[in-house]
Amino acid sequence: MECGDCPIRYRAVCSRCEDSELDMLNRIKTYETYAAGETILWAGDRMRFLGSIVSGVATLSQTMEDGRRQMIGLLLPSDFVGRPGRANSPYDVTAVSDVMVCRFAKTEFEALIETSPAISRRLLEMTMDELDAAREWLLILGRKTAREKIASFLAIIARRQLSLTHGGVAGAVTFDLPITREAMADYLGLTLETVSRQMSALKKDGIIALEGLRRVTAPDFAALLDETGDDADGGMPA
Amino acid sequence: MECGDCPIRYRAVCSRCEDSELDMLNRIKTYETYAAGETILWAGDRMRFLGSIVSGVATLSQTMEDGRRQMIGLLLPSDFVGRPGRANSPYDVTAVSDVMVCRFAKTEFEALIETSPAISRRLLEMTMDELDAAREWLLILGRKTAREKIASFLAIIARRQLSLTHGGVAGAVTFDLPITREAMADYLGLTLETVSRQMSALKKDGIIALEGLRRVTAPDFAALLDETGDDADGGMPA
DNA sequence: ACCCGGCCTTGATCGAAATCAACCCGATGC
DNA sequence: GCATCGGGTTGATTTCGATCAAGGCCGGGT
Repeated sequence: MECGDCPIRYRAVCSRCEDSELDMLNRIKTYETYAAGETILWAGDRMRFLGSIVSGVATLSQTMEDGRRQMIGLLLPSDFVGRPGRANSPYDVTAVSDVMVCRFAKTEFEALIETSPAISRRLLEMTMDELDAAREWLLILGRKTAREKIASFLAIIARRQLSLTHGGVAGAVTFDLPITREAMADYLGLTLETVSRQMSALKKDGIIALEGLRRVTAPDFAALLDETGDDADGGMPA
Repeated sequence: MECGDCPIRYRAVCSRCEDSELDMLNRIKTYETYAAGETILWAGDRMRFLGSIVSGVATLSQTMEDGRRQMIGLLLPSDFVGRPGRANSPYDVTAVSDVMVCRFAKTEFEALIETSPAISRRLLEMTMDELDAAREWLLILGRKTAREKIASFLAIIARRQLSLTHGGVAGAVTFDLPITREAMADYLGLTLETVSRQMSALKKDGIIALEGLRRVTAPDFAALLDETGDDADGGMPA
């Protein structure tokens, strides 16, 4: 059985589901669209839905009273939104571009989790991936220089976009920045001026080339990775 | 049925388990102790076990080639260690004090997850809590001043210690710092000198009092919370 | 065509935290 | 007793990124 007409075919929540589970998911889903700039959910709002991004880009962020803002996550198509078992959103969720979300009614979805081990295991995997990403971010925010932060961000974006199409990455790569300089700053714990300066510096040093404001080419991806300050391999031996 | 002789009674992994599941956990568990300062697991090491902290304090950290270090988590009794479904540890795990761990053989534990919805749901909950903690940390690292970072750290430590004994928190609170100034610095993305200076500053301002190096009293916990830069309530309305 | 506003870049200056350096204190060993 | 050592504090100076400020680019509306 297919996953109905859901464009992402429930990849996010249900890559291993059985027919009956897919049936159930089909029954409780709805689609909703949000315009660029629209706030999907304010921190503290009651969450009535969980779901996944079908198209577009959204951000998770926290804001302090005085306006200082920290992005907590970047949501691309297939990413999951919301936390089962929690009544209110701990973060602001904002549509950066026009966004379509495939939503599941929260109560029903939670009931489904109770009875479907496949869904809860998949959810556990996804949550652990997010945890790893958040922890990688901790190193970036806590210990990296502005230049290293920018390089790390570009590398992460490049990998996320390219993994959707190619597998490995080498040589020259081209990708699009999904967000403005200001949003990058909020992501990296910098100001937009510093982001701009470091982008210019990387350009001057030939690490990246810009085509318009959003399209980035790294003629030598390895050189970009060098600038991140991470281990050469980034993976584990043996 | 009781959880056997496990001092923490599997609270971490199995607060809602059935007898048969507890039985199974009992069969695959072993205890292991580590001396203060000992590295329990290096980043990249093969993980043969998962488990939870029974006593003592351990840290999760990542280190860059040039020695810059970022702590990624602080493990206190009842915290879970390891990630099912992953072969190698992504972080260094280090015993800060003498530590006892209740370990489960990884393969067997993973098999148990497949068949036991209670365990995987509990694991999902714990992972989501860790994710929330990591995201709270992102705001601290990305946007807070040194003083706010220290105050936030103290407030978090106080809450974690006191929640084990009392429920709510108000008025004067006293608690112990589980780690050195240097480790605090690695946690907060600061240097140890800055940590020391800010601790002194908070002391001079009467926000905290020190008794020896490790024992901290906040005469007015609300005043300490004020210094964190967070919202007054910290929670959600309604 | 024009203006306007959002987004970005670049320059000058400032300030918070890093760095470099000296010293303190308590525990441990001889 | 004294030396030593790890952990902590405090001071002087430097530096990186924030802040303040001006101007450029581009697309959309009229």
